[in-house]
Amino acid sequence: MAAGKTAGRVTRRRLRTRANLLDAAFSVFAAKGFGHVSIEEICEAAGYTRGAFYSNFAGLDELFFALYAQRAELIAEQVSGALALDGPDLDVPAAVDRVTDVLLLDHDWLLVKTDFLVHAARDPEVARGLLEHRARLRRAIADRLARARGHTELPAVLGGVEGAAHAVVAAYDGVTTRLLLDRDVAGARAWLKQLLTALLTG
Amino acid sequence: MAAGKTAGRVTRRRLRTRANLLDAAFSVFAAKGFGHVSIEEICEAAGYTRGAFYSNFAGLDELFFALYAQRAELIAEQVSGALALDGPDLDVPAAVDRVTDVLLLDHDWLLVKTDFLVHAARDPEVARGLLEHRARLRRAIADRLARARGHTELPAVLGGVEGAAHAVVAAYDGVTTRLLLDRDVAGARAWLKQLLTALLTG
DNA sequence: CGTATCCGATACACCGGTGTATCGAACAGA
DNA sequence: TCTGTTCGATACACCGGTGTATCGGATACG
Repeated sequence: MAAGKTAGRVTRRRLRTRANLLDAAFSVFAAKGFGHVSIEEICEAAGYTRGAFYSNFAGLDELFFALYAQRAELIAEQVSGALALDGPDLDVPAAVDRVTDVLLLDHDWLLVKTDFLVHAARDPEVARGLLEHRARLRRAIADRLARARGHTELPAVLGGVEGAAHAVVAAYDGVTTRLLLDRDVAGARAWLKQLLTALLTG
Repeated sequence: MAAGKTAGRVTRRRLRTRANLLDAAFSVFAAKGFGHVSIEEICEAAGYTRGAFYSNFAGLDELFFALYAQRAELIAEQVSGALALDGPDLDVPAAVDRVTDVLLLDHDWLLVKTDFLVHAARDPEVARGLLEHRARLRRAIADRLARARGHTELPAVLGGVEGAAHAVVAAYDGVTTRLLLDRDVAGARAWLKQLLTALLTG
């Protein structure tokens, strides 16, 4: 049993090993890609044996899911933080700067994220979860835009704040693909900034 | 030896098996994803044994690459065709219609394509090839836009036809991601059309 | 400190896929 | 039809990873 949370002792060591396994898994997944990674590899990278692994996770899928959830939550918080910084009126270029800095920082994260996307695309259950997560992000953007309405004009073609938020996410997805291939972080960031400001200040 | 082309007899049967293997591989890859697929699975799906496989391909990677090249070439031709249909002046909505119909037709293809992207993102050699392919597509779009300049105005914010072509590709990538998750082909197509026409007719 | 509990290392049995070597059957060409 | 070549099926040896059961050392808590 791995998920057997019988509410026993809280145990400190366990948390460390779990965290270590997750960290190691991140590196290994980023380097080789989910599907080309064995449990043993992760354990070796983390400095444990399979015994530790099976004591913490039911299998590769569960670990991968946990890993994604952890990191995605982190990113979401950072984005929310970056969006919250302004006052009631929105300084679009500045906000775009901050958000793109958060979103396009780590190439490894893009790799893992895309791996997870591919995984989700084949499992409706996982897809649902991912869609919800994306909806939350989109809503955060839409809310921020709505809060700034009146101060800043939005191009009408996109169809309101909801449409604009959709477009922002799509732009992010698009630039992710490009960045995965050419690894030109600076270029991607500049381009995304330009596109987003163009989109939002029409 | 698999790639041993000693320019021997042309052999007809071989071509059939090779094609059958590729077709079967497409289905299997789409269903399970590269990295969760064994050579045996593909052979079984195609109705052959591993002997046939190793006689035609050196390994999974080579087959996957060949498969991608085959299908990507097909798509590229279709897109070029769709772009060529208009006369010298460009009917943007109609062209967008035709292109999106080609690009967002097959969900399985999106899956395989994204698998390949993830693969390329970890192998600079493969990435180079994929970037070239995308550059060719982008250039086709840019040329088409340039050919229509004067008849149709482009928004200046994107930075000329090159910038506009970049934006079109990014929009396609973005909508691909979304479509992978929600599988709403009609919605995705409509949304892409709207976005593209908005982008290109500013 | 003592001890009950938890955690993770070790050992074991097992399986599925890999790649190669061989050989009979299918095929193209005369 | 006959023949030399090619293709792909079969058989074999092998390996790496999996999952489980067990046990000794670590850890929290009184």
